[in-house]
Amino acid sequence: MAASKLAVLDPIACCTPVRVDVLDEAQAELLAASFAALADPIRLRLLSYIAAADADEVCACDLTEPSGRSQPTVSHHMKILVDAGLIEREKRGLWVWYRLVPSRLDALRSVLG
Amino acid sequence: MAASKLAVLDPIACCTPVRVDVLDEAQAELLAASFAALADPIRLRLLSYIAAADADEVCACDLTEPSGRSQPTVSHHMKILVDAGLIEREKRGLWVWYRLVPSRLDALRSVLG
DNA sequence: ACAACACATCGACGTTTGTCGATGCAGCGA
DNA sequence: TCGCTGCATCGACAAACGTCGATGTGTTGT
Repeated sequence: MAASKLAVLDPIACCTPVRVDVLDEAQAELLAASFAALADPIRLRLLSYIAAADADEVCACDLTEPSGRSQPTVSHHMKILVDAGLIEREKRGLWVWYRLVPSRLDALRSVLG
Repeated sequence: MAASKLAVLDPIACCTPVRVDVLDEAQAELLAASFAALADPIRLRLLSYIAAADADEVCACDLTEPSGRSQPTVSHHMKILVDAGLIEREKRGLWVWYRLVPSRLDALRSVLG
């Protein structure tokens, strides 16, 4: 992967539904990277766990057990979600807190429309 | 992969946005398989090529050249899209025709909402 | 300063994926 | 019936991925 961070999609890829124009290679690459972040059941569950939480943020320490994976594996998956821009990471003291980035989910959704 | 065909998503996974409830393992598996079909730039371009076509269907013979991949590779990717239920396949004579399945794109879109 | 803790990174492993050349198979025309 | 054509399948290979134990890093409390 060329860029480890994918904070923002290309504006065009962001807002132009797949159904309208043929994607060029760069747009397709960016979008594919975003969808790849969603292409793992563990990551989808982590995402929905954060999304469904009462608070708008979840501590990393609460993700390991329900996911059924080891701590390094969860950390690995969270990094992928963060790099894809779907989730924000904030460290406060010893703990790390994760928040959704709704605009990114909206952007991906609009691509499918 | 257990099931080679994924014609229809679980109704629950289909219509319940990720943001509302925590996905169970089965739902996450199905959704991840769908997103995995979108997690490749070649497949995204094939999809958008069909979506952007004037007619509502496209001949397989018109997909090889613009994709820049070999005929077996394109066939491989199209099978993945068809198995994911995103595209329909119909053979007429020597040629194969592909059509979008808009309801499946809508379903995936609603999951992100 | 030191020990304890939460999380990230590393190294290694088996599995899955994308790719293509070679080959197989079905449908068409002569 | 026979050869041609369009697409699928096979076999092989390199690259990418998911996973975990071991280890590193930074922060807190004593």
